Amino acid sequence: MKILLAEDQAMVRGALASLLRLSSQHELVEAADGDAALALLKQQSFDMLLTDIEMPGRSGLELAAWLQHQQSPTKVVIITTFGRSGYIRRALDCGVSGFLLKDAPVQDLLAALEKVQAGKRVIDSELALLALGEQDPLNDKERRALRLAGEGKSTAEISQLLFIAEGTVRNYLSEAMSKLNAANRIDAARIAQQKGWL
Amino acid sequence: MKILLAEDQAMVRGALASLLRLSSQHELVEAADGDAALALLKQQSFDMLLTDIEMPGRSGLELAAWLQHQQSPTKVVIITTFGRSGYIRRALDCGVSGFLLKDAPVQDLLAALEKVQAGKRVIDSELALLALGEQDPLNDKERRALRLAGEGKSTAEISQLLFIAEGTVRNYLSEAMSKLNAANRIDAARIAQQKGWL
DNA sequence: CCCAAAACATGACAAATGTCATGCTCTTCG
DNA sequence: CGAAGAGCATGACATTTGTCATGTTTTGGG
Repeated sequence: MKILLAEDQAMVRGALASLLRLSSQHELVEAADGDAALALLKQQSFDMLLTDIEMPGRSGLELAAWLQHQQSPTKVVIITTFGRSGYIRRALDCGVSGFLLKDAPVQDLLAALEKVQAGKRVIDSELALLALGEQDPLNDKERRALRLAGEGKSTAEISQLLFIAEGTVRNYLSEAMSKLNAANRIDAARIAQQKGWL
Repeated sequence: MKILLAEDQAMVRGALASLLRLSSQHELVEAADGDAALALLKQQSFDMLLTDIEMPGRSGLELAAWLQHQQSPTKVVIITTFGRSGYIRRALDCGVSGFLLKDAPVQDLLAALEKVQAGKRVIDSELALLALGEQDPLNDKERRALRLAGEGKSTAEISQLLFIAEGTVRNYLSEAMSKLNAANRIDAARIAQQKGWL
């Protein structure tokens, strides 16, 4: 099996590559960021893409979406950091075959690769529970306002960008804050981003 | 040589361990968090501690400080994520022998271990430049106020905790914001934390 | 010792933020 | 149809926040 490993932190990537080369006889190619991975995906065909979500250039989710759009048979397995459980829904929408935490032991990774290869889907149970437990409570307007607020934009700027009154902006942000149990708009933005809801 | 590897993300830890076991003949022990690492350090003697900074329980810097305080001969090598360059000064104060980025290739890690074993100090050059370029502009009072603000505490709460007037708290935070080019207190807290200045 | 500079501290003020009561439109269900 | 309710939008209001001018204490030279 031919696997593409996309992960930006060189040390982590190198270590994982070494591990995978050691414990399996698959062919392994490495990519240092999302764009490099995409280029490789266009160029060659892989049986599996093993990718981080947060990378410079394209995110792992974008890669998965692209593959899905291409109707590529390449299976996608996402590895991500704990706490970004909000990504899981979007990942499933992109048709990924696996979703694992970097907190899981390496055996889980190896086992997951086996299962995915056999056509199964593997979702880390801890993560699945979290994802079911909390889902994105924000509506579209709130999300857009919150995203801008998170970028440091003021109420006035946001109101202009969204073509609504300042009061309305404050209203949306207030809603979002209350839904996210945040102390203020920026706190709310941070929480939402951390969950992958922005 | 007997090495203790402290890193909380199991997958990363497992992969690094596998790599190190493969590429060297050193004895390697793993710890899943700062507290476990400390317990092992108390119990056995190691030639080297290879540790992440941000971990549950004790941080890698705390481990380094403890070893320094014990006048232990154990060498410390820190591996950390890019962007937390602010940690480097504190790390040097704790007498660490090496400071590497997870962005560096694994060869760098192996090379660094060699050098440190030979008694040298290894600081990632990229990181060293960054650290020299920007140093923590916050003074102690500002840092303490900012830390509390980052936890979502209000001005009133902070003023009580620090035994100063609310106006003074706002003053410190305002100073910090201006020094960090932040739009508001929470933004400032985020920036400082990201640089490792909190 | 004495002065100047730095660090520390304060409250007045203006601006920004968050809350709330209210009104409007559109769907949906009896 | 008509009532109920969800979603969207607004501005008045009180609170919180950030800025600034100012005063006090500490520190380090001369």
